[in-house]
Amino acid sequence: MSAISMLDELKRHGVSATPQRIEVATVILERPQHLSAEQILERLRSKGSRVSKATVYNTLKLFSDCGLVKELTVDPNRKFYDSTTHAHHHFYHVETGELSDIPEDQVEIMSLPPLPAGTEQESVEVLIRVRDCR
Amino acid sequence: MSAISMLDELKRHGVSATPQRIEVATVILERPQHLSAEQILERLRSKGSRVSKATVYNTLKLFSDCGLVKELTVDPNRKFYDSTTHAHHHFYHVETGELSDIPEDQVEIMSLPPLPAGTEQESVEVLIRVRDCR
DNA sequence: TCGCAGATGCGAATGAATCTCAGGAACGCG
DNA sequence: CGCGTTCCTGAGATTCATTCGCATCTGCGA
Repeated sequence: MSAISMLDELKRHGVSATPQRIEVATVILERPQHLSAEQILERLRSKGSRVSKATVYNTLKLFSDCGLVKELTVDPNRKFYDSTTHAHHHFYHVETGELSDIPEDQVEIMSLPPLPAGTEQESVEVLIRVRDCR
Repeated sequence: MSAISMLDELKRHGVSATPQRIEVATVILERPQHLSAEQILERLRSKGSRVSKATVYNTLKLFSDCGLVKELTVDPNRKFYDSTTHAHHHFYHVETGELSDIPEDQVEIMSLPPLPAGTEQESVEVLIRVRDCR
């Protein structure tokens, strides 16, 4: 994704564009992926950017609030930010901590249970934990 | 579950029984439920127990290592410990943070995707996020 | 009774995430 | 072009859950 389309993308979500936001967006939206705030910061730094850690966190929070990225709670130790925002499923490698997407059409859930009274469904997510074969 | 059977339960999992461990086990294994370490500590305190916070954490870690309880990573802010250890599914109320079980027979997953090369499946978990109806 | 292994509990350390706040840049308006 | 308002940034401090380090304690076997 180019810097230009990145700018449109930000606007489309009602986020005013700033250099730092564009930099963060470029890293995370570059391609479908799952990154922690720390990893994003590293990549920015290795690209020569000098954004502060706080700005990275603030920006990611902002992005996830307005639907640009999705927060994932899978690893007990940190959040991941997913550039694929529609509901989809994941493999989680318990040994390496790696996360990968499951192609949408490869999981079919047949029956869903009735929701607790007075609630509506927000999302359904399937997590498949895997480990290396022994 | 009585204190006696609790003791057996600990032994069965290769955990030597100590008063504190029995107290923690009594709270969490009492019935199927999801509690955070903090909630467990509260309950112990309100029962007049004087175990330290560190011991509660250490004990829960020990229990989950040996399969007595299951750690759940659902809420970004804390872990939950589940007294139901076999793989099963959950509702997560995003507003209240409440977790509840989905009866096993009410979700049917039809097709599972091929696992990444060289890996084997450890578990499949479905999480349904719900919120109050508007 | 002695000694040891294992358990306990306190405080300090860790690490992710958030908050504070002051300095700056961008923008609209006259 | 100048001014004030508003919003953004980033360094450090803070919070909060969790874990670690370590000195102390306990119970059991010899």
